[in-house]
Amino acid sequence: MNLKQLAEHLQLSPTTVSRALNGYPEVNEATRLRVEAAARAVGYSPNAWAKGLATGRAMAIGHVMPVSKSHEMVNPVFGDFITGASEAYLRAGYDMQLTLVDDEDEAMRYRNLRRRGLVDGIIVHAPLPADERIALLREIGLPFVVHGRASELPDDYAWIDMNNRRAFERATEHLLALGHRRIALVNGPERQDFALRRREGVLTAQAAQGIAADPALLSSGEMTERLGYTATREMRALPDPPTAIVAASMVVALGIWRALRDEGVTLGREVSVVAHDDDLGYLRNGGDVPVFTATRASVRDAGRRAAEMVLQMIRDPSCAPLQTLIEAELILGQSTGRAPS
Amino acid sequence: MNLKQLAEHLQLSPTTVSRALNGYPEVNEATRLRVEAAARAVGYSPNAWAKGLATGRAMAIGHVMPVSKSHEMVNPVFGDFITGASEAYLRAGYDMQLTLVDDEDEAMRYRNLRRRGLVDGIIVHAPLPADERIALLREIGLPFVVHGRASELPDDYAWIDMNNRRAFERATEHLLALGHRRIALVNGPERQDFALRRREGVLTAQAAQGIAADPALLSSGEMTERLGYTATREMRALPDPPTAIVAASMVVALGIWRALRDEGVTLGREVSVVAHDDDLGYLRNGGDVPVFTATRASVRDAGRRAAEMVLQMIRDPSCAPLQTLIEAELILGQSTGRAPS
DNA sequence: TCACCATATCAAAGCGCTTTGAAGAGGCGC
DNA sequence: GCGCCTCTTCAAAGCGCTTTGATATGGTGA
Repeated sequence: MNLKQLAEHLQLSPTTVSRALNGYPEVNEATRLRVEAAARAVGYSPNAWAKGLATGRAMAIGHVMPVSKSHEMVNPVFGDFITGASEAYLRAGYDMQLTLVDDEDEAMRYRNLRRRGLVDGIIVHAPLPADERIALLREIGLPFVVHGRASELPDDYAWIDMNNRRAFERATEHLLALGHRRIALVNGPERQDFALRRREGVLTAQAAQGIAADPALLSSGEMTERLGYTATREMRALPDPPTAIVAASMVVALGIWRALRDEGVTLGREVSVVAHDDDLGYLRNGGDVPVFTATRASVRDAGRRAAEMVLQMIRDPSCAPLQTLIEAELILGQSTGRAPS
Repeated sequence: MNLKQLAEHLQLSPTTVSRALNGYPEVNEATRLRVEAAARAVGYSPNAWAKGLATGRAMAIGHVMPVSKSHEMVNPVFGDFITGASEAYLRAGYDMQLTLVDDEDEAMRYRNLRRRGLVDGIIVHAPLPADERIALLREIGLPFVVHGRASELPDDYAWIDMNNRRAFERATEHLLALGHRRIALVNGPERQDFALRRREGVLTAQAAQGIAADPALLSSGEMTERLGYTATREMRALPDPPTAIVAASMVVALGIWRALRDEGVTLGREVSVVAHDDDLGYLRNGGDVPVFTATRASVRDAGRRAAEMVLQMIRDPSCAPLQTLIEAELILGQSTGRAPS
């Protein structure tokens, strides 16, 4: 059933029916009610393609996720992020369009998204420090919000980001306050911007106490359980092993824990661990006393807010780029304690 | 730049340009090359909305994910699944449309998806044993593939599923062969179909050896790390605790492991564990000798195949419902050993 | 009574593409 | 030179909606 048929059925013109359903003022209230009732009764919804063609609005937001052959891991955080985003879209009547692209043809895909008119806005995931997509998207002229930042670029685009540097600085400060002096970092992939910021945070806190960075205590890679495990094994085999480790994610922390366990070391006594906790649904680090001391920020919440930002920018295209910085909270758990003397 | 402008620029009619770009035979090869070159040069891609309206095809597949308030966890498997699916879509030129819905208005959303014409096919996630969506989608008349099955319904729809029952039966048989007699299951939520099948598999294997099910050894819930932990703590406190545990996922297995560590128990000696491993990117259970003995089946691969199935059904709507059963492999790791005597 | 205005409805154009049916351009045999 | 056929190209209609500008209707004040 299309608009024309519905109009005939109602003995009205398509114009009036369209206006009635879209809430225009120039239609009689009684007529509107009649139209709405009929639409509901016959189960009418407007054809999205026709509507998109006529209005030029897609009523959809694109999420573009780079998945290269070299780091083909799917971000475990992604599921939570889009769940949050979809809450916002649902409320606003927007759809969500997901595109996973190889790095190589990413530029082309963005251009296509625009030219084909499929989306009104874009959320950019996993930015690099000098991410080319930001210039590209600006040139393309589609509203976009970056989840994360590109540190090497001028700060004049819209983004939402957790304060990675500050969070990891605080985590390190906490360990320093407990007397630790050999503090390791098992970081995410350091071509990613967030990982660089985290590393900076750890180093800044140490430098403030006059502690020089030891490259042997800095590890990075895809944030898998295995990374945590192998990095910890290697570091603990050093002549002067770390007494504390900062972990880039809960999954990594689990690997660290496994390595320590293999060694017969107790978490929070011989070795302390602070993890970053994205508050994922399936890996909650909760309870009265969480297992891990952690810097926590909900990625789902970030998704919701990112979506709201992009919707806002679509509503008001002339507004300055929105920027949201989320502070992580530092929650104390069982995995940290005074440095062994 | 639209088709008309491109046609003018080429001194051709829109008809010819359209045909040239869409590979119709009735256009001169020289003309086609000229058109293609021009299209590339000016960066033309057809407007998706106009194309959709004209062809009636959306060139998009919808993934609908139920996210209720009661079990609001995002499936950690989802990310890998859609990564696999998007590989297939990319090749076929399809887009992916993601919808997360509350259980309540799910039916309405499916109907809308159809009426609005946004998608040509649907992938259904997380089916229940008597899932109403299957009848609904059939009535709606949109090609669909279920990831999983609805055991209580007639088996006449398209699905792709891992052989949950057989996998968990094999896992249990393995433990039985090692001499275990007290075998526990930490299962996923048993309103979900896959969880019921898994439980069946465990019970079948035990029954074949004349072992009756002990309700105290059957636990289920959202598949979190915490579930594994608490279930294990409780079971191990029983007068006659289990010597082996089958885990519904790697994340759950990590929780089980944590509980056993707390107890000072060594994995694979006092207590054996077999996990189901979805082969997720961030939780690889690999290496020469994996940590966990596991039933393994790649969920990413399932996503890719599900996508191919739905595309096939769109190509040939009259074909019988495709059904794909994936067998998990049983890989031996360090987490299983002979039952303590 | 008439002009005037606000209100409620409509006809028709247009969004950018595909596709049907028609027509122009050559090549061939007679 | 004519008719016929094949190979290319084209004009125009149509997909289902929104939106502009016009039209009918009834109420008001002069």
